[in-house]
Amino acid sequence: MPELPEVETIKRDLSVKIKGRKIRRVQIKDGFVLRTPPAVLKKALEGARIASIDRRGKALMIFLSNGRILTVQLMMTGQLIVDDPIDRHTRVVIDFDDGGCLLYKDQRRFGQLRVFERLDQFEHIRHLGPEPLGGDFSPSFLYEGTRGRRRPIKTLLLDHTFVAGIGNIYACELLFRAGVSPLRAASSLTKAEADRIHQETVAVLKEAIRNRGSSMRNYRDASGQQGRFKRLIRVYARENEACLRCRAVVKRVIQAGRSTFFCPGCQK
DNA sequence: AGGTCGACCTGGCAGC
DNA sequence: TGCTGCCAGGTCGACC
Repeated sequence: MPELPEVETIKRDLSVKIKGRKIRRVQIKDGFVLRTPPAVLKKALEGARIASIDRRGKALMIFLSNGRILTVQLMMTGQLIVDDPIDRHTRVVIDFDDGGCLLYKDQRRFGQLRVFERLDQFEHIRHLGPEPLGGDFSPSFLYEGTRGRRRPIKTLLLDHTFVAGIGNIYACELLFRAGVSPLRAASSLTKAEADRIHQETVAVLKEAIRNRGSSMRNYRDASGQQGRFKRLIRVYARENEACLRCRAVVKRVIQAGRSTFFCPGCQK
């Protein structure tokens, strides 16, 4: 899926493109992605206006004028695209009364759409750790959070109950920039190393947002365009290539079932 | 309790 | 060409 920078880009795009528009009807092309009964979802959306859009971790929340909330988790291949042609991956069509539409597309159908009456009913976000670009994610929070944790620092950063929104690409990238091996036990980090990880987490996410995210495969923004951050990626998906910093060979290992890319030469 | 591993799906690509 | 196996920005429940 899109990680935090990609979801943030979609949130900002949607805030411009669909805020205030009135929903005329909802077409369910494939109910598989719905975690709310189709009739309930249609009843909540049809006739309502888009009031605002927010993000928590990788989850999007679309607030409606009637107080209901449509939540969207894009998972690996979900897309929210405005005024785009319907194709075979289009699962939900939200038609506006001005003739435009918002499409939910999802090749792999891992994504999930729900409707709530109150946000506190959205179980998922209750378990999320702090936003990495918010004030609660401080250098001391990160350092204290690593104490007594023997798991590798990379899997800790991917754990959204620890910190929200960091996915596989940015976990690899920020550890590369911080010069810390993803294999290191979290508890083994020094204060200086934890500080560097905190600094690079914030820097890489902000830089990715400025560049409208990374498109490795499926990610598209709300206009269907790719993100520009891919060309700024330094280690992810570069197995067996020369490290851009020290020319050592970039390695790929599996951690918690996911590919990790790192440079054994300059990540200690 | 903390941490890892499948399963959930579809499709593109490399190798034979 | 066509098959097989591997891989993919996430998340959760089952298991050790």
